[in-house]
Amino acid sequence: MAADELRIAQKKPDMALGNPCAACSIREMSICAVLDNTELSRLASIARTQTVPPRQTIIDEGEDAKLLFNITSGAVKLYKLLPDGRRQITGFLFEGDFLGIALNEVYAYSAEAISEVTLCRFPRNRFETLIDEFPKLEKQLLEMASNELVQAQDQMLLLGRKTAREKVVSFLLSLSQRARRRGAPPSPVALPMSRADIADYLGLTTETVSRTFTALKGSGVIRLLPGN
Amino acid sequence: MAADELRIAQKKPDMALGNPCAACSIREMSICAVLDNTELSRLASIARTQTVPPRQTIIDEGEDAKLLFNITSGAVKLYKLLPDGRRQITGFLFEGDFLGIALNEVYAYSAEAISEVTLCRFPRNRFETLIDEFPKLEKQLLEMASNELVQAQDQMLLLGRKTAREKVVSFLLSLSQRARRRGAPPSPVALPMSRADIADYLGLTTETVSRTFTALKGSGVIRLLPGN
DNA sequence: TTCAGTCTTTGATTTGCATCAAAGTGGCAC
DNA sequence: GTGCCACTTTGATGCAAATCAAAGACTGAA
Repeated sequence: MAADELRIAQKKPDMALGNPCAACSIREMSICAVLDNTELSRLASIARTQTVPPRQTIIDEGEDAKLLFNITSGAVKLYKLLPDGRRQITGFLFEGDFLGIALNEVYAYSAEAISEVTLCRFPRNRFETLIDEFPKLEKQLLEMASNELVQAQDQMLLLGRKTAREKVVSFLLSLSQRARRRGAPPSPVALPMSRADIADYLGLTTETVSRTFTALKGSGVIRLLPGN
Repeated sequence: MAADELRIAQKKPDMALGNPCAACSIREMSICAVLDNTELSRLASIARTQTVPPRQTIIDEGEDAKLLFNITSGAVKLYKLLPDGRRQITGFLFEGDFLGIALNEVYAYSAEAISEVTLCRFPRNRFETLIDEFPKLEKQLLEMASNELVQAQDQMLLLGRKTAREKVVSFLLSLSQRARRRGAPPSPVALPMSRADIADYLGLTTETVSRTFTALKGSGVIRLLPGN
């Protein structure tokens, strides 16, 4: 049961013996890539792993930003809501992605697990102490923030100026490129998120996303594998 | 003549004597706010001031990112283009804003002066040397990048999920808040950019922006002062 | 296997904004 | 002042995507 996993995972200390981070499967594609083994063990000492079942909220917009996360597996959606319920998904996170770069005192968006997610959790204040100790960690954060900003600008271009078809194609291509960067095959692309999630990410409705997929399939641009 | 000003400004060294930055009018609202006088004079030694006439391009998307800028007066628009000419303005910069946070080797967007702009220009490589020397400069950059990321997410929500009327109102409110943060009165709001610029920022057309202004005026929500 | 609930697809219709078109409006060079 | 040019506003029409509606398709529980 998901709730049990969560409880157990939280109790288990990472620092049991040696350095669990050293063997971490996402080490090289995450923020940890810039740290050597000694530094990594310092990071490990403030980290706790956690397993989150699908649909569970990880952070809530507006809450005190006390925790930062590294996604070690699974898929996460980040979103903002308008008071009347309209939703904009601002990004999807996958293994190796860092959750919590853009925050001041308070989370600027909510995050929810799409699939079952495992993550590495850091108290923000202790993480910031480490930042001060390891300047290259800060450099890496700045570089990651830069990259996210560039991505965000691309997404603005998409949301403001692209047609439904262009939006869907851009989305599929960007998923493909990210998969490649994670060392996964660029095709076929996995779509762990629902049509509604894709719609809220692209500024469309579920129906338009579905129709666009159908049209792309019809014109032979894509093929949908069973399960998507 | 604008071109003359530009030439003269570039020739004039900032470091003539003393420290020009110390008396800079935007010092406290710019990235320089975190530096003391000694550090500031180091920054001044790599800076050159420059005046840019309206409509002149400051940076071009895709070019080598060799320079960073601090806007000391005037208004700048940042934008991305699609191959067919569709344009998305990703942001407006005013005095005190920093231009060039989100860059890797290459500019991710173009920047153009809206009004006459004065700015402080830094070679990127020498600026990065200073970053290494002054960790608080890097911390400040990270914080600025965080803030920009939060703004970018708000803009995604606007572009993806708000109506034309909501977009225009949000835009005016955000200009007002930024003016306040710069120490200017929050109302009336100055609109140095054209209707077309506003449209390309909000994902609308010029006509829709104009109609929306007219409607807001009609319902008494705003008043247009001469010159806007 | 069946049923309920959820997600996706397809269809019919509406609509907000874009597009096309033309008439103001204002700044500035002369 | 006068005329030009670029920008803005207003009007008429069109259309891409939203909305409304309902029929599949899939999933997991009993």
